Amino acid sequence: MRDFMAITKALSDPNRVRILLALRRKELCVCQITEMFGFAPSTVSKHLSILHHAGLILSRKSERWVYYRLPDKHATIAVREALDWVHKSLVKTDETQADAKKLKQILKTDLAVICRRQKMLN
Amino acid sequence: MRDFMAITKALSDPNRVRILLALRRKELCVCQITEMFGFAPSTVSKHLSILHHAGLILSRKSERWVYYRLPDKHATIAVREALDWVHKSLVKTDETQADAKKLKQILKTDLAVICRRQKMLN
DNA sequence: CTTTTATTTCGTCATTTGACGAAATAACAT
DNA sequence: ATGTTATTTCGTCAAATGACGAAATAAAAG
Repeated sequence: MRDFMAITKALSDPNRVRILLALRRKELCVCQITEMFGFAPSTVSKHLSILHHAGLILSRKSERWVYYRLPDKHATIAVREALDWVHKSLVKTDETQADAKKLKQILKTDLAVICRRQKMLN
Repeated sequence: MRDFMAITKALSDPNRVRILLALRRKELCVCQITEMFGFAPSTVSKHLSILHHAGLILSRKSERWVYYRLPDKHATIAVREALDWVHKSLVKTDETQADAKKLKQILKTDLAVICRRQKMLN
């Protein structure tokens, strides 16, 4: 029950759901997600930690960045079914399409450039 | 997205999830659920209205009582998958078993008696 | 070794949530 | 018609949530 509620609570915020959908194609680092949503990095980091704590995403560190991705076969059944459910319910929606489009633009830009740009805004 | 978030928000409270599990065998009226959880009737009613608004339960009125039940085939795919997921993830847990046991006791008692008993507590 | 950089943690604040009791509602029983 | 009864709605309150910026952390770059 504990684990299950961690998942439902994680899914109860629309921005976290959008993050999950954004990760379905490719792993992303924090600054890419930050760029995508326009939130403060600390806000995005918190969302990611909630998703991670629920087992809905995995992380790895490489060079200067922390990358988050969807889990593979090793995930719990509950987690896998949750992710399938999210995916199936929302892939076709306009909002998801729009996010995918925006993400495509972001992926064209070099990571270092994105991070530098964000630094500028402070 | 709207509809989907209504579902995930409904599922983000453990007591609402417990209500869904309690309904899997048999429809229940508000006072039976109230008896089961020990909450104020108004609290239970609010939970039920959130579940209902998300499409996760249906209601019907008969005699003096309002009965809530799980939806049939007519429900959205998202709703059906959500309910399957909840069921599959939690049926076997101790907490669900304990709730089922308590519910069994409540179902032995006549509805009118349960309601009268609750009236006494005020 | 020091500086820079990406991310996380912490404290704060406004908003939402979940609980309650009191009052309103709507339908049945008398 | 009137009173009773089960449920819902409303207002209130404490606790949880989601946003932010500032400060801490940890690792790469210089």
